[in-house]
Amino acid sequence: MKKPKAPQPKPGGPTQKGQCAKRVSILDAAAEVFCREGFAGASIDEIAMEACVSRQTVYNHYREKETLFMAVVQDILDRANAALFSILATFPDNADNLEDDLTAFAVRLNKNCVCNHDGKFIRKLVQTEGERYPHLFEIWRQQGPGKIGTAVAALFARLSHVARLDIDDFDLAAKQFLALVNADLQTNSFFGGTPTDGELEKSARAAVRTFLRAYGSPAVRGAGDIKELRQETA
Amino acid sequence: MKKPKAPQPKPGGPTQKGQCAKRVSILDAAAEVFCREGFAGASIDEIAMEACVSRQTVYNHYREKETLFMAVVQDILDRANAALFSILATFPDNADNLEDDLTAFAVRLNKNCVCNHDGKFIRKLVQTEGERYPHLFEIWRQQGPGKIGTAVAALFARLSHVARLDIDDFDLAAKQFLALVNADLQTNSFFGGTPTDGELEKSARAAVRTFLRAYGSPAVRGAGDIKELRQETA
DNA sequence: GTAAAGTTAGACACCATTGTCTAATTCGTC
DNA sequence: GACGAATTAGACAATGGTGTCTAACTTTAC
Repeated sequence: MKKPKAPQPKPGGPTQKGQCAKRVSILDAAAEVFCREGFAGASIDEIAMEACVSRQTVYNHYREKETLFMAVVQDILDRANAALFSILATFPDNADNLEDDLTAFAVRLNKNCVCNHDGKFIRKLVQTEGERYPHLFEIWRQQGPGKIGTAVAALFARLSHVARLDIDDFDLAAKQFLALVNADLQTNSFFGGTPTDGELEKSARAAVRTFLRAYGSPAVRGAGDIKELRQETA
Repeated sequence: MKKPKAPQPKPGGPTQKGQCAKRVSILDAAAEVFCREGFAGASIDEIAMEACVSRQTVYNHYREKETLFMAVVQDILDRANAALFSILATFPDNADNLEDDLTAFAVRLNKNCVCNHDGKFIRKLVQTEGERYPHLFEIWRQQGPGKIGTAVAALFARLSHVARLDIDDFDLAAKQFLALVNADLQTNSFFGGTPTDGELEKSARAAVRTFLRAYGSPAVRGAGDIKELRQETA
């Protein structure tokens, strides 16, 4: 007598790559285990157990360990990419309040791309296994979060047309913006736990303020000694 | 007939923890292999081979794999710490040219702490094995590069007394400074290769310029629209 | 030279893992 | 209910790792 641990999938089986429940269950479990244990430390048995699936089923869907690993990477990259573009699409066309808009943008970026499950996973996997599979570096740059820099640079170029930013080098500004946005997280929460919403918001606002002090054109520079300078002027 | 692959050490043996040649040879090799393969993927045989030492000798010096791993971590941390303090000590007391001084500081920091062998190793090891050994997070924060933030904050506090910086929150400014300094490296060279001296210098200068545009007090803010503002004032 | 300590290659037991195979079972469709 | 495809548990050989042990060898100190 066998106990069915999970509802069985529709027939059609492992040959169709699409939306089989077991398939995604395996992918998710594999991501978890690969990320926790590294490629070498992850065992297929552990993955199968965590996916509530037999080892043979894992081998039915993914010929061998390496195939499974690559599928995990591609899956996470696809999701991360989708998240990135959905976030970029929601940036308001006419940014009335640049500080608030950028802050909200930074928070969403961190929450859904950088600090979330997928973001941490893909970064850790690339760092951990990149030396063994240099291919990972390439696809990370071309398909993965490596694209965020370019995307943000394009956003800044668009924004600068409405004359609220004073930027010479958009690529550099984008890199620095992203670096500032992650400044807090790197030293504090990146290695250990997950930052709370409050921490995300707070560190994003601090980053945006500093960014705007450096790059905001005078019209939107609200804070600090610039204001005083202006008052001196009057 | 046995072939001596390496000169034999002075007697006294593995019991004295100090400066035995085999000991450091093992430590170096272990660091390399652990970092390349991860804890699970690293094999003692491989480490022994790379250290030109027999497996038994490895076990003589370090009781088991985990002992060796921890010794590697501690060794790298010690070196990284020494490097950090030596760099901090060389910062000029009366910074005449803040931009140049900070740039040189940032370059040395990256070259000798963050982007060098040890810096990459310790970061990768903590990221890779931190989940298995949460202890690593702690010592990284307390003894390792986690201290850089505090140290730089103290440096800024000292500098601000000579009235060349306009900083509210020294810790935040330090984090942001470090983030800016690494902005380029993270997106470009961190995962793949090692940045050249030219890249280091260039990205450090760009970072310092942005930092000073945000945090420099008016007296040293040389660039951009601030100057224009001042001229408006005159 | 001798003794003591360290080092070495190799054998060894033990264990975990990969990937294959088989026979039994379950599920959805007809 | 019957069929086909997927799934399952378990056995299995092969491989490679850990950590121990031994006997021989090398080096330094005395």
